Amino acid sequence: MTVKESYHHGNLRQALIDAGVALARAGGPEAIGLREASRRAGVSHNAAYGHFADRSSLVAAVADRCMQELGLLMRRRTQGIAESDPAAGAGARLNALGRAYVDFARDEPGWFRTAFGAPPAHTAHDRLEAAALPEGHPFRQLNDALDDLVTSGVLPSSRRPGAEYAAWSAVHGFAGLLLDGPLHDMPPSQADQALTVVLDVVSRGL
Amino acid sequence: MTVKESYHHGNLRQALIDAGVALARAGGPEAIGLREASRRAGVSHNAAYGHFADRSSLVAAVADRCMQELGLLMRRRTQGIAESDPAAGAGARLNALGRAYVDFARDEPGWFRTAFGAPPAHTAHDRLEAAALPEGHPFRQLNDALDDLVTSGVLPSSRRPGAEYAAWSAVHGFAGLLLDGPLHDMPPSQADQALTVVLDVVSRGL
DNA sequence: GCGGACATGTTGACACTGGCTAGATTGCTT
DNA sequence: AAGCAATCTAGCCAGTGTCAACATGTCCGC
Repeated sequence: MTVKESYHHGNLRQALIDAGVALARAGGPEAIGLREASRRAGVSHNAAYGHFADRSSLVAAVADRCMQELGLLMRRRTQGIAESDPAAGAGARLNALGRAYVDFARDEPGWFRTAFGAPPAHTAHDRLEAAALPEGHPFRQLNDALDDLVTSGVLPSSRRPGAEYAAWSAVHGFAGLLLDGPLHDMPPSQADQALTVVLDVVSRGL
Repeated sequence: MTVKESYHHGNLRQALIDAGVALARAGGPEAIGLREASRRAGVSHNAAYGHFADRSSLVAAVADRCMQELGLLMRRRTQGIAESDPAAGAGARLNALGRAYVDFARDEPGWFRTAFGAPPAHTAHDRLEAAALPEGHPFRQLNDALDDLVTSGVLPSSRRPGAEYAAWSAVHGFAGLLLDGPLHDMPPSQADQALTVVLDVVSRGL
Protein backbone atom coordinates (compact mmCIF):
# COMPACT_ATOMS: atom_id res chain seq x y z
CA MET A 1 0.00 0.00 0.00
CA THR A 2 2.88 2.28 0.52
CA VAL A 3 3.71 2.53 -3.11
CA LYS A 4 0.53 3.44 -4.91
CA GLU A 5 0.02 4.29 -8.50
CA SER A 6 -2.07 7.20 -7.38
CA TYR A 7 -1.70 10.87 -7.83
CA HIS A 8 1.14 11.16 -5.41
CA HIS A 9 3.00 8.15 -6.42
CA GLY A 10 5.19 8.12 -3.42
CA ASN A 11 8.65 7.48 -4.69
CA LEU A 12 8.99 9.57 -7.76
CA ARG A 13 12.54 10.37 -6.85
CA GLN A 14 13.56 6.74 -7.12
CA ALA A 15 11.55 6.28 -10.29
CA LEU A 16 13.32 9.24 -11.85
CA ILE A 17 16.71 7.92 -10.88
CA ASP A 18 15.81 4.51 -12.30
CA ALA A 19 14.79 6.10 -15.56
CA GLY A 20 17.96 8.16 -15.51
CA VAL A 21 20.04 5.04 -15.01
CA ALA A 22 18.41 3.45 -18.04
CA LEU A 23 19.05 6.57 -20.09
CA ALA A 24 22.64 6.76 -18.95
CA ARG A 25 23.17 3.14 -19.82
CA ALA A 26 22.12 3.74 -23.39
CA GLY A 27 23.59 7.14 -24.03
CA GLY A 28 25.85 8.32 -21.26
CA PRO A 29 25.34 11.35 -19.08
CA GLU A 30 24.24 13.64 -21.90
CA ALA A 31 21.31 11.37 -22.54
CA ILE A 32 19.89 11.99 -19.10
CA GLY A 33 17.12 14.52 -19.40
CA LEU A 34 14.57 15.66 -16.91
CA ARG A 35 11.83 15.60 -19.48
CA GLU A 36 12.63 12.14 -20.75
CA ALA A 37 13.06 10.73 -17.28
CA SER A 38 9.74 12.22 -16.21
CA ARG A 39 8.09 10.79 -19.29
CA ARG A 40 9.37 7.34 -18.43
CA ALA A 41 8.23 7.70 -14.87
CA GLY A 42 4.78 8.47 -16.21
CA VAL A 43 4.73 11.93 -14.83
CA SER A 44 4.54 15.47 -16.06
CA HIS A 45 7.86 16.96 -17.02
CA ASN A 46 7.58 19.41 -14.22
CA ALA A 47 7.08 17.09 -11.30
CA ALA A 48 10.76 16.29 -11.37
CA TYR A 49 11.64 19.70 -10.05
CA GLY A 50 10.04 18.78 -6.77
CA HIS A 51 12.81 16.23 -6.27
CA PHE A 52 15.77 17.62 -8.13
CA ALA A 53 16.80 21.23 -8.21
CA ASP A 54 17.95 20.93 -11.79
CA ARG A 55 19.20 18.50 -14.37
CA SER A 56 22.65 18.22 -12.92
CA SER A 57 21.25 17.07 -9.58
CA LEU A 58 19.57 14.17 -11.28
CA VAL A 59 22.72 13.38 -13.20
CA ALA A 60 24.68 13.39 -9.96
CA ALA A 61 22.26 10.97 -8.36
CA VAL A 62 22.46 8.69 -11.37
CA ALA A 63 26.24 8.94 -11.33
CA ASP A 64 26.25 7.69 -7.77
CA ARG A 65 24.29 4.65 -8.77
CA CYS A 66 26.65 4.00 -11.66
CA MET A 67 29.59 4.15 -9.29
CA GLN A 68 27.84 1.62 -7.05
CA GLU A 69 27.31 -0.61 -10.03
CA LEU A 70 31.01 -0.52 -10.76
CA GLY A 71 31.73 -1.37 -7.14
CA LEU A 72 29.39 -4.34 -7.35
CA LEU A 73 31.13 -5.77 -10.37
CA MET A 74 34.50 -5.35 -8.74
CA ARG A 75 33.23 -7.12 -5.63
CA ARG A 76 31.78 -9.97 -7.67
CA ARG A 77 35.05 -10.47 -9.51
CA THR A 78 37.20 -10.60 -6.41
CA GLN A 79 35.15 -12.39 -3.80
CA GLY A 80 35.89 -15.82 -5.22
CA ILE A 81 39.63 -15.32 -5.13
CA ALA A 82 41.43 -17.00 -2.25
CA GLU A 83 44.71 -18.62 -3.13
CA SER A 84 46.64 -20.77 -0.72
CA ASP A 85 49.46 -18.27 -0.75
CA PRO A 86 48.17 -14.98 0.74
CA ALA A 87 50.67 -12.98 -1.27
CA ALA A 88 49.56 -14.53 -4.54
CA GLY A 89 45.95 -14.00 -3.49
CA ALA A 90 46.46 -10.32 -2.87
CA GLY A 91 48.19 -9.91 -6.20
CA ALA A 92 45.46 -11.79 -8.01
CA ARG A 93 42.83 -9.68 -6.34
CA LEU A 94 44.44 -6.43 -7.41
CA ASN A 95 44.68 -7.78 -10.92
CA ALA A 96 41.05 -8.81 -10.94
CA LEU A 97 40.02 -5.38 -9.73
CA GLY A 98 41.83 -3.82 -12.65
CA ARG A 99 40.22 -6.11 -15.17
CA ALA A 100 36.81 -5.58 -13.65
CA TYR A 101 37.28 -1.85 -13.95
CA VAL A 102 38.11 -2.00 -17.63
CA ASP A 103 35.46 -4.61 -18.37
CA PHE A 104 32.87 -2.40 -16.77
CA ALA A 105 33.92 0.46 -18.99
CA ARG A 106 33.65 -1.74 -22.06
CA ASP A 107 30.42 -3.50 -21.19
CA GLU A 108 28.64 -0.48 -19.80
CA PRO A 109 30.24 2.53 -21.42
CA GLY A 110 27.24 4.72 -20.68
CA TRP A 111 27.38 3.97 -17.00
CA PHE A 112 31.12 4.35 -16.88
CA ARG A 113 31.02 7.72 -18.55
CA THR A 114 28.27 8.82 -16.25
CA ALA A 115 30.06 7.66 -13.13
CA PHE A 116 33.08 9.79 -13.97
CA GLY A 117 31.58 12.43 -16.16
CA ALA A 118 30.61 14.94 -13.56
CA PRO A 119 32.08 16.05 -10.27
CA PRO A 120 30.71 13.43 -7.87
CA ALA A 121 27.93 14.32 -5.50
CA HIS A 122 28.79 13.09 -2.05
CA THR A 123 32.22 11.62 -2.38
CA ALA A 124 35.51 13.33 -2.26
CA HIS A 125 34.90 16.94 -1.73
CA ASP A 126 37.53 17.62 0.84
CA ARG A 127 40.10 14.99 0.29
CA LEU A 128 38.96 11.55 -0.67
CA GLU A 129 39.69 9.78 2.56
CA ALA A 130 39.43 6.11 1.80
CA ALA A 131 37.95 5.34 5.17
CA ALA A 132 35.17 7.87 4.67
CA LEU A 133 33.95 6.31 1.46
CA PRO A 134 30.83 4.15 1.49
CA GLU A 135 31.33 0.43 1.85
CA GLY A 136 32.01 -1.17 -1.50
CA HIS A 137 33.11 2.00 -3.24
CA PRO A 138 35.59 1.19 -5.99
CA PHE A 139 38.30 3.34 -4.56
CA ARG A 140 37.88 1.74 -1.18
CA GLN A 141 38.18 -1.72 -2.64
CA LEU A 142 41.36 -0.65 -4.37
CA ASN A 143 42.83 0.66 -1.14
CA ASP A 144 41.93 -2.51 0.68
CA ALA A 145 43.61 -4.60 -1.99
CA LEU A 146 46.77 -2.51 -1.74
CA ASP A 147 46.75 -2.80 2.03
CA ASP A 148 46.54 -6.56 1.64
CA LEU A 149 49.57 -6.44 -0.58
CA VAL A 150 51.44 -4.72 2.22
CA THR A 151 50.32 -7.09 4.99
CA SER A 152 51.13 -10.11 2.89
CA GLY A 153 54.60 -8.75 2.36
CA VAL A 154 54.50 -8.19 -1.36
CA LEU A 155 54.53 -4.43 -1.25
CA PRO A 156 57.04 -2.68 1.01
CA SER A 157 55.14 -0.23 3.15
CA SER A 158 57.47 2.54 2.05
CA ARG A 159 55.95 2.20 -1.37
CA ARG A 160 52.38 2.20 -0.15
CA PRO A 161 51.72 5.97 -0.10
CA GLY A 162 50.38 7.09 -3.43
CA ALA A 163 50.19 3.58 -4.83
CA GLU A 164 46.42 3.91 -5.09
CA TYR A 165 46.78 6.79 -7.49
CA ALA A 166 49.18 4.92 -9.70
CA ALA A 167 47.02 1.81 -9.90
CA TRP A 168 43.82 3.72 -10.37
CA SER A 169 45.26 6.06 -12.97
CA ALA A 170 46.50 3.18 -15.07
CA VAL A 171 43.20 1.35 -15.36
CA HIS A 172 41.14 4.51 -15.50
CA GLY A 173 43.28 5.90 -18.25
CA PHE A 174 43.20 2.73 -20.24
CA ALA A 175 39.43 2.60 -19.95
CA GLY A 176 39.17 6.21 -21.01
CA LEU A 177 41.40 5.78 -24.04
CA LEU A 178 39.40 2.75 -25.03
CA LEU A 179 36.03 4.41 -24.67
CA ASP A 180 36.40 7.98 -25.82
CA GLY A 181 39.97 8.21 -26.86
CA PRO A 182 42.20 7.24 -29.72
CA LEU A 183 42.01 3.54 -28.87
CA HIS A 184 38.35 3.73 -29.63
CA ASP A 185 38.11 0.91 -32.05
CA MET A 186 40.88 -1.33 -30.97
CA PRO A 187 39.70 -4.91 -31.40
CA PRO A 188 38.87 -6.63 -28.10
CA SER A 189 41.58 -9.25 -28.32
CA GLN A 190 44.23 -6.62 -28.84
CA ALA A 191 42.77 -4.57 -26.05
CA ASP A 192 43.06 -7.54 -23.72
CA GLN A 193 46.71 -7.91 -24.57
CA ALA A 194 47.33 -4.23 -24.03
CA LEU A 195 45.53 -4.34 -20.72
CA THR A 196 47.72 -7.22 -19.64
CA VAL A 197 50.78 -5.12 -20.33
CA VAL A 198 49.30 -2.21 -18.41
CA LEU A 199 48.55 -4.34 -15.38
CA ASP A 200 51.98 -5.95 -15.52
CA VAL A 201 53.70 -2.62 -15.60
CA VAL A 202 51.75 -1.50 -12.58
CA SER A 203 52.39 -4.59 -10.49
CA ARG A 204 56.07 -4.51 -11.38
CA GLY A 205 56.32 -0.81 -10.71
CA LEU A 206 54.48 -0.56 -7.44
CA MET B 1 43.69 41.69 -49.41
CA THR B 2 43.17 38.00 -49.44
CA VAL B 3 41.21 37.99 -46.24
CA LYS B 4 38.60 40.66 -46.61
CA GLU B 5 35.97 41.69 -44.17
CA SER B 6 33.63 41.65 -47.07
CA TYR B 7 30.53 39.73 -47.77
CA HIS B 8 32.30 36.49 -48.46
CA HIS B 9 34.83 36.56 -45.81
CA GLY B 10 36.90 33.90 -47.36
CA ASN B 11 37.80 31.62 -44.53
CA LEU B 12 34.68 31.19 -42.51
CA ARG B 13 35.59 27.64 -41.78
CA GLN B 14 38.74 28.70 -39.97
CA ALA B 15 36.91 31.48 -38.20
CA LEU B 16 34.32 29.04 -36.94
CA ILE B 17 36.97 26.66 -35.70
CA ASP B 18 38.75 29.51 -33.97
CA ALA B 19 35.54 30.50 -32.25
CA GLY B 20 34.95 26.89 -31.35
CA VAL B 21 38.40 26.64 -29.85
CA ALA B 22 37.68 29.64 -27.67
CA LEU B 23 34.37 28.17 -26.59
CA ALA B 24 35.96 24.81 -25.85
CA ARG B 25 38.65 26.49 -23.81
CA ALA B 26 36.09 28.06 -21.56
CA GLY B 27 33.53 25.35 -21.32
CA GLY B 28 34.66 22.10 -22.85
CA PRO B 29 33.09 20.35 -25.80
CA GLU B 30 29.49 20.90 -24.67
CA ALA B 31 30.05 24.62 -24.87
CA ILE B 32 30.73 24.46 -28.59
CA GLY B 33 27.62 25.55 -30.43
CA LEU B 34 27.06 26.29 -34.05
CA ARG B 35 24.98 29.32 -33.30
CA GLU B 36 27.41 30.79 -30.82
CA ALA B 37 30.39 30.10 -33.04
CA SER B 38 28.61 31.75 -35.96
CA ARG B 39 27.75 34.72 -33.78
CA ARG B 40 31.38 35.14 -32.84
CA ALA B 41 32.47 34.83 -36.43
CA GLY B 42 30.07 37.65 -37.23
CA VAL B 43 27.99 35.51 -39.45
CA SER B 44 24.46 34.23 -39.66
CA HIS B 45 23.80 30.97 -37.87
CA ASN B 46 22.92 29.37 -41.11
CA ALA B 47 26.18 30.01 -42.89
CA ALA B 48 27.93 27.48 -40.69
CA TYR B 49 26.09 24.64 -42.32
CA GLY B 50 27.90 25.40 -45.51
CA HIS B 51 31.12 24.28 -43.84
CA PHE B 52 30.06 21.73 -41.28
CA ALA B 53 27.41 19.12 -41.75
CA ASP B 54 26.36 19.41 -38.15
CA ARG B 55 27.50 20.40 -34.73
CA SER B 56 29.55 17.28 -34.16
CA SER B 57 31.61 17.99 -37.26
CA LEU B 58 32.61 21.32 -35.83
CA VAL B 59 33.38 19.73 -32.51
CA ALA B 60 35.58 17.16 -34.23
CA ALA B 61 37.52 19.88 -36.01
CA VAL B 62 37.99 21.76 -32.77
CA ALA B 63 39.08 18.55 -31.04
CA ASP B 64 41.81 18.14 -33.62
CA ARG B 65 43.14 21.55 -32.83
CA CYS B 66 43.06 20.83 -29.13
CA MET B 67 45.09 17.70 -29.73
CA GLN B 68 47.60 19.75 -31.68
CA GLU B 69 47.79 22.19 -28.82
CA LEU B 70 48.63 19.35 -26.46
CA GLY B 71 51.31 18.16 -28.85
CA LEU B 72 52.81 21.64 -28.95
CA LEU B 73 53.09 21.85 -25.19
CA MET B 74 54.70 18.44 -25.05
CA ARG B 75 57.18 19.49 -27.70
CA ARG B 76 58.01 22.70 -25.89
CA ARG B 77 58.63 20.85 -22.68
CA THR B 78 60.97 18.29 -24.15
CA GLN B 79 62.97 20.09 -26.76
CA GLY B 80 65.33 21.67 -24.25
CA ILE B 81 66.26 18.36 -22.67
CA ALA B 82 69.62 16.94 -23.68
CA GLU B 83 71.59 15.36 -20.91
CA SER B 84 75.16 14.21 -21.35
CA ASP B 85 74.08 10.65 -20.70
CA PRO B 86 71.71 9.59 -23.48
CA ALA B 87 69.97 7.12 -21.20
CA ALA B 88 69.27 9.77 -18.59
CA GLY B 89 68.12 12.09 -21.35
CA ALA B 90 65.62 9.61 -22.69
CA GLY B 91 64.25 8.99 -19.22
CA ALA B 92 63.98 12.66 -18.49
CA ARG B 93 62.19 13.23 -21.75
CA LEU B 94 59.60 10.57 -21.04
CA ASN B 95 59.07 12.09 -17.64
CA ALA B 96 58.66 15.56 -19.07
CA LEU B 97 56.11 14.27 -21.56
CA GLY B 98 54.05 12.86 -18.73
CA ARG B 99 54.15 16.07 -16.76
CA ALA B 100 53.30 18.12 -19.81
CA TYR B 101 50.30 15.91 -20.41
CA VAL B 102 48.92 16.39 -16.93
CA ASP B 103 49.77 20.07 -16.85
CA PHE B 104 47.89 20.57 -20.05
CA ALA B 105 44.86 18.90 -18.54
CA ARG B 106 45.08 21.15 -15.49
CA ASP B 107 45.82 24.39 -17.26
CA GLU B 108 43.43 23.89 -20.15
CA PRO B 109 40.75 21.54 -18.92
CA GLY B 110 38.33 22.63 -21.60
CA TRP B 111 40.76 21.83 -24.36
CA PHE B 112 41.78 18.58 -22.77
CA ARG B 113 38.21 17.42 -22.42
CA THR B 114 37.50 18.43 -25.97
CA ALA B 115 40.53 16.64 -27.35
CA PHE B 116 39.44 13.38 -25.80
CA GLY B 117 35.74 13.88 -25.49
CA ALA B 118 34.63 12.64 -28.87
CA PRO B 119 35.83 9.90 -31.19
CA PRO B 120 38.64 11.63 -33.06
CA ALA B 121 38.12 12.75 -36.62
CA HIS B 122 41.05 11.69 -38.74
CA THR B 123 43.29 9.82 -36.40
CA ALA B 124 43.17 6.21 -35.42
CA HIS B 125 40.30 4.65 -37.14
CA ASP B 126 41.87 1.42 -38.13
CA ARG B 127 44.63 0.81 -35.70
CA LEU B 128 46.51 3.82 -34.47
CA GLU B 129 49.72 3.23 -36.29
CA ALA B 130 52.23 5.52 -34.72
CA ALA B 131 53.95 6.15 -38.01
CA ALA B 132 50.72 7.24 -39.64
CA LEU B 133 50.01 9.96 -37.12
CA PRO B 134 50.69 13.56 -38.02
CA GLU B 135 54.05 14.98 -37.01
CA GLY B 136 53.96 16.20 -33.45
CA HIS B 137 50.94 14.19 -32.40
CA PRO B 138 51.11 13.42 -28.68
CA PHE B 139 51.00 9.68 -29.20
CA ARG B 140 53.77 9.85 -31.72
CA GLN B 141 55.95 11.83 -29.37
CA LEU B 142 55.35 9.20 -26.72
CA ASN B 143 56.33 6.42 -29.06
CA ASP B 144 59.48 8.23 -30.08
CA ALA B 145 60.45 8.72 -26.45
CA LEU B 146 59.96 5.03 -25.74
CA ASP B 147 62.01 4.09 -28.78
CA ASP B 148 64.78 6.31 -27.48
CA LEU B 149 64.64 4.44 -24.21
CA VAL B 150 65.25 1.25 -26.13
CA THR B 151 68.09 2.55 -28.26
CA SER B 152 69.80 4.06 -25.25
CA GLY B 153 69.64 0.71 -23.55
CA VAL B 154 67.36 1.58 -20.66
CA LEU B 155 64.38 -0.41 -21.84
CA PRO B 156 64.92 -3.99 -23.02
CA SER B 157 63.33 -4.34 -26.40
CA SER B 158 61.34 -7.32 -25.18
CA ARG B 159 59.43 -4.91 -23.00
CA ARG B 160 58.82 -2.39 -25.71
CA PRO B 161 55.58 -3.81 -27.17
CA GLY B 162 52.62 -2.33 -25.39
CA ALA B 163 54.72 0.03 -23.32
CA GLU B 164 53.05 2.98 -25.01
CA TYR B 165 49.68 1.92 -23.69
CA ALA B 166 50.95 1.58 -20.16
CA ALA B 167 52.61 4.96 -20.14
CA TRP B 168 49.76 6.71 -21.84
CA SER B 169 47.11 5.11 -19.69
CA ALA B 170 48.83 6.19 -16.53
CA VAL B 171 49.04 9.87 -17.34
CA HIS B 172 45.73 9.97 -19.14
CA GLY B 173 44.00 8.32 -16.23
CA PHE B 174 45.59 10.60 -13.72
CA ALA B 175 44.54 13.62 -15.73
CA GLY B 176 41.03 12.29 -16.02
CA LEU B 177 40.67 11.60 -12.34
CA LEU B 178 41.97 15.04 -11.60
CA LEU B 179 39.66 16.82 -14.00
CA ASP B 180 36.37 15.03 -13.91
CA GLY B 181 36.87 12.32 -11.40
CA PRO B 182 37.04 11.86 -7.69
CA LEU B 183 40.35 13.66 -7.40
CA HIS B 184 38.62 16.75 -8.60
CA ASP B 185 39.65 19.12 -5.88
CA MET B 186 42.92 17.67 -4.80
CA PRO B 187 45.19 20.62 -3.97
CA PRO B 188 47.89 21.19 -6.58
CA SER B 189 50.81 20.41 -4.32
CA GLN B 190 49.34 17.07 -3.38
CA ALA B 191 48.53 16.38 -7.00
CA ASP B 192 52.14 17.00 -7.91
CA GLN B 193 53.27 14.48 -5.34
CA ALA B 194 50.78 11.93 -6.56
CA LEU B 195 51.86 12.48 -10.13
CA THR B 196 55.44 11.88 -9.13
CA VAL B 197 54.45 8.53 -7.70
CA VAL B 198 52.52 7.67 -10.85
CA LEU B 199 55.46 8.50 -13.08
CA ASP B 200 57.86 6.60 -10.83
CA VAL B 201 55.69 3.52 -10.91
CA VAL B 202 55.59 3.65 -14.68
CA SER B 203 59.33 4.09 -15.19
CA ARG B 204 60.07 1.35 -12.71
CA GLY B 205 57.49 -0.96 -14.22
CA LEU B 206 58.23 -0.54 -17.88
C1' DG C 1 34.96 43.78 -71.44
C1' DC C 2 30.33 41.39 -70.71
C1' DG C 3 27.11 37.96 -69.04
C1' DG C 4 25.95 34.22 -67.01
C1' DA C 5 27.21 30.04 -63.82
C1' DC C 6 28.43 29.10 -59.12
C1' DA C 7 29.79 29.38 -54.48
C1' DT C 8 29.04 31.80 -50.38
C1' DG C 9 26.36 34.12 -47.13
C1' DT C 10 21.71 36.50 -45.74
C1' DT C 11 17.03 36.77 -43.99
C1' DG C 12 13.28 34.69 -42.04
C1' DA C 13 10.64 31.05 -40.79
C1' DC C 14 9.57 26.47 -38.91
C1' DA C 15 9.48 21.82 -36.23
C1' DC C 16 11.33 19.70 -32.55
C1' DT C 17 13.66 19.17 -28.16
C1' DG C 18 15.23 20.35 -23.59
C1' DG C 19 15.71 23.31 -19.32
C1' DC C 20 13.40 26.05 -16.26
C1' DT C 21 9.47 29.04 -14.04
C1' DA C 22 4.69 30.48 -12.47
C1' DG C 23 0.35 29.65 -10.90
C1' DA C 24 -3.28 26.59 -10.45
C1' DT C 25 -4.91 21.98 -8.78
C1' DT C 26 -5.35 17.60 -6.43
C1' DG C 27 -5.47 14.61 -2.65
C1' DC C 28 -3.51 13.16 1.82
C1' DT C 29 -3.17 14.49 6.65
C1' DT C 30 -4.61 16.60 10.78
C1' DA D 1 -12.14 22.46 6.96
C1' DA D 2 -7.39 23.87 6.51
C1' DG D 3 -2.87 23.15 5.42
C1' DC D 4 0.60 21.18 2.83
C1' DA D 5 3.23 18.64 -0.38
C1' DA D 6 3.19 16.55 -4.75
C1' DT D 7 1.78 17.09 -9.26
C1' DC D 8 -0.27 19.39 -13.44
C1' DT D 9 -1.06 22.82 -17.30
C1' DA D 10 0.92 26.37 -19.79
C1' DG D 11 4.45 29.03 -21.29
C1' DC D 12 9.24 31.25 -22.00
C1' DC D 13 13.73 30.82 -23.81
C1' DA D 14 17.62 28.73 -26.30
C1' DG D 15 19.69 25.37 -29.38
C1' DT D 16 19.74 22.13 -33.45
C1' DG D 17 18.61 21.15 -37.97
C1' DT D 18 16.05 22.35 -42.21
C1' DC D 19 13.96 24.90 -45.98
C1' DA D 20 13.28 28.53 -49.42
C1' DA D 21 14.14 32.87 -51.54
C1' DC D 22 17.34 36.32 -52.17
C1' DA D 23 21.90 39.08 -52.38
C1' DT D 24 26.75 39.48 -53.56
C1' DG D 25 31.10 38.36 -55.07
C1' DT D 26 34.29 35.49 -58.30
C1' DC D 27 35.48 33.32 -62.35
C1' DC D 28 35.15 31.55 -67.03
C1' DG D 29 33.96 31.61 -71.71
C1' DC D 30 32.61 34.42 -75.29
